[in-house]
Amino acid sequence: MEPTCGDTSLDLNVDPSTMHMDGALVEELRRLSCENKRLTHLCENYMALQKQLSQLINTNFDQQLDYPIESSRKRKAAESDQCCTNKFVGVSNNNAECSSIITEDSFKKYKDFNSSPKVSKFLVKTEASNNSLYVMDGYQWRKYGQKVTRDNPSPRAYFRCSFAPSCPVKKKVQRSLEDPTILVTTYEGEHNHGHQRAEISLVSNQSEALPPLKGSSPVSSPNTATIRSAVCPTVTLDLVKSGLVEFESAQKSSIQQFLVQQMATSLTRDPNFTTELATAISGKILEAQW
DNA sequence: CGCTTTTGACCAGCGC
DNA sequence: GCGCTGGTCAAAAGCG
Repeated sequence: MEPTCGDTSLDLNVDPSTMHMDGALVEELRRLSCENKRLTHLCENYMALQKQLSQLINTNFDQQLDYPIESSRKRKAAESDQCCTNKFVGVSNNNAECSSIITEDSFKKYKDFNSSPKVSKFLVKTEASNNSLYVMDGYQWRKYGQKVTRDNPSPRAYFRCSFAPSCPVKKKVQRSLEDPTILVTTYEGEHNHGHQRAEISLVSNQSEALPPLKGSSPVSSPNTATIRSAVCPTVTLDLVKSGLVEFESAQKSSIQQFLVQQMATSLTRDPNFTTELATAISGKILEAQW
C-alpha cells in the first residue's frame, strides 16, 4: 500500500482574460506556478524519504538480530536489556555501541533464546499528562497484575491477550526510568489469532495544540520513529528488536505501513501543515509585492 | 451478570 | 537456608 501525497497543488489555471491583469500579475502567476512546481518536487522528495525510512527500518531490524535479550538468568537479561534499550533511546544511539557488549557467553544465551518465546520491545511516547499504562496496539488485553520493580519507581503492568482465550501472548508495560513520558512495552510470545486492527495508537484523547512538525523530538534515533500530528497523539516507536531471531513478519510490515501511513497522513491531514503551506505561499506573494 | 481492574498474597528463581 | 525480586494468582470491587 503506497501512501499518497496530499494534494498540495494550487489551482493556478485561471484564464487571465477573465481578470484585469497587468504584467505584474502575470509575473506573479508565473512565480506561483514555479512555487507550485517546487512544492510538487518537495512532495516527491518526501515520498523518496519515506521509502528510505522504510528501508532503514528494515536494515535496523536485521542489524539488531544479533543482540540477545533473553538469557537463562532472567534478571541479568532484564538488566542488560534495559541497558541496551536505554542506549537506543538516548541521544547518542548507535548500533555499534549496543552490539559491542555482546560476549561469547551472551552468544550462548542468544542461542538458548532461539527456543524461548519471542520477545519484542516497543517504546511508545506519550504526553506528559498521560499517566495511564495502556497502549492500544490492535489487540485486546486483560491486565492481571501490577508490580513496582526495584530499578524503576514507576509500576509495571502485566497484560494477557484476552482476544483469544488460548493466546499465549503477554505484555509488560512500564514507564521508562529516564523519560517517564515513554512507555516501554514488552511483548512475549506470538498471537495465535489475527490482528483486530493493524495499528498502534495510544489511549489518550489529547487535543491540545502540538508543536510544529519541524520540531525535533527528544527521542530520535535511527531506531525510533516519532509521529506527531494534530489528528493523533505523539507516538514514538522504538523499532528495537532486542535479540529476536525472526520478528513476526506480519507485525513488522504492519508497523512499517503504520509508520509510513502516519507520516503521510500527519502531513497531509494536519491543518497546521496546510496552513503553513498556504502561509508560505502567501508570504512569497506578499514578499514579491513589497 | 459478565468482564475488567485492582491489589495483596503467594510462588519460584537467584545471589549470598 | 534465607532474603530479595519479578511474575502470577485470585478475591474483591467497579463498571456497563
